[in-house]
Amino acid sequence: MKRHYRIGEVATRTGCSPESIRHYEKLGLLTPPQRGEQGYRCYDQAALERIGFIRHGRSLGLDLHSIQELLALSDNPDTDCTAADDIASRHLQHLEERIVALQALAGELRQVVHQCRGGKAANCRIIKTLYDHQPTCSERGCGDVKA
Amino acid sequence: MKRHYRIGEVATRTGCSPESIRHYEKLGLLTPPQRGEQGYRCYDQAALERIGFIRHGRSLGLDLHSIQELLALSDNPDTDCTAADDIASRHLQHLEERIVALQALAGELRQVVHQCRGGKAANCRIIKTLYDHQPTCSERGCGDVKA
DNA sequence: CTAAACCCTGTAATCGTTACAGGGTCAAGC
DNA sequence: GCTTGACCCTGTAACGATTACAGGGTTTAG
Repeated sequence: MKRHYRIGEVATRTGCSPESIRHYEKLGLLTPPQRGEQGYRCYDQAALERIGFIRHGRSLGLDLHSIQELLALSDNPDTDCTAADDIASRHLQHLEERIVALQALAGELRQVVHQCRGGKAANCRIIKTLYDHQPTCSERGCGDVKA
Repeated sequence: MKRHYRIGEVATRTGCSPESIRHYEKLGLLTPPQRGEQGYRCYDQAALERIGFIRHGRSLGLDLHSIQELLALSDNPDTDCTAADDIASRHLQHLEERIVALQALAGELRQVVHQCRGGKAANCRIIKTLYDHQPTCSERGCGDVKA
């Protein structure tokens, strides 16, 4: 079992690019690791797990700020972890709202797709719909959705 | 019926901020409008409709590049509009994939939420799960999802 | 005559990641 | 020895769309 990993090996083991790892360090999610040999970053097992934690959080769609809060809780095991539940709950709710919004968008798109095959732009249903001045979705108050 | 609108009025009428309108102009989605009085931008009805087109596209989650392509089709009414259908279809497929991914994320989150009420961080189910080194979702190859 | 409400331009911030530029170090192969 | 390639370092800029400034000018209402 190896003790020390340079950033490239950490990258392949965690599926996290070296750039991202350095980025996390700059943001304070990772404490600067020891430097060995020629000033190369030298990570230990704990750092690997911490990066895994971050990647798992990211794969769940959490932003780095939330992950940082979760890591802070993890670093202080005596803390009340209600905050962790709040973060996860808030994010879950956010996801559910996004899903509903995206489904509305998809529904609206399905109504216009495949309606203009082979025609001229002048008669294109899609283009006409976009010029329509009140989109159904924003009537419902969906607003802009990153998609 | 008014003929000319300054950027602020266009903003309130279209729900598009003045900054965004100037941004669209810089990107070439809007042709630079005439300037009146003290060099203020002076929009006509056609420009209003064009901005409405862009906003509707954005509210559907289309990116500005796709919207620009759609506007180009609209500007050339004799063009074959298959490209419009392609853009809409591609985007719809993209949305559907995103929905599936987000649903997977939400499902994974639901399994950990409300599992640590009132406890200490040391025993927090959420934090423990994040340290778990193989998230179910990335096993399935979902990868990172903007959420 | 002054304060608020507009408008202008240009630049920088946001978020997370990637891609550079410009440099150093090391190992293998010729 | 000397080159090539694979690493590593730092710092900066790009991506996309929007927002927020700074620093300036004009008009209008009080």
